[in-house]
Amino acid sequence: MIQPPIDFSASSVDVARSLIGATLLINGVGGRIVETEAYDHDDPASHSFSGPTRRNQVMFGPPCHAYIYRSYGIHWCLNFVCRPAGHGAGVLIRAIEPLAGLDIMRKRRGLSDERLLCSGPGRVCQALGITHEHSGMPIDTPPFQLTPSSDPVPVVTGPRIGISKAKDVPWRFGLAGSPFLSRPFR
DNA sequence: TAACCGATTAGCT
DNA sequence: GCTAATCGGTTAA
Repeated sequence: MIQPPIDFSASSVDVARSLIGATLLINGVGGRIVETEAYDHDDPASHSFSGPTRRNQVMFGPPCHAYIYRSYGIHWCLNFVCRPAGHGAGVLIRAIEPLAGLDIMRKRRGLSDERLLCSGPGRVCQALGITHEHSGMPIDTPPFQLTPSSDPVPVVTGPRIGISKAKDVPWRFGLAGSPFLSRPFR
């Protein structure tokens, strides 16, 4: 089976699953997406749950755009907006398998261990050079480049990480057996 | 205007 | 496994 192009007007859960195995590059730096999480409008764990605000307004904009927020006052986290404009759904990119621009990523992260370059949402943004300045930009045009997987990939699911509400919903997706996950699936 | 707190990470035990 | 670091957004008054 060949995975179809990613349809960002689909639900965030469908998009999160179909993004596993896709290749994401920013200015030629990046790799294969191995871990994602889905967030939806009627989801208590989502930033969009309480309606549009200054921070989350991008989530209510057109699909296929980047929503980037600061986490714990320290890190940047990258999301892809889903569904028709105004819905408020997104997919968090949690981990990437580094494939392109390794030297640049090592320099940005101050590390040499490949497995620690992009294994976490904050690490992904640091390695790929993503900041709030990228928020609201379309992710299917430069400097972004998103390529769906041409081969089928085994996807595993589980509960989302680091949230206090809706902990039991299995909306975390990962590439089975990947050593680049932020945490293993059980 | 003040208080509260989080879709995390790195470093230490 | 546990915790400090760190600060803008959200909420309540």
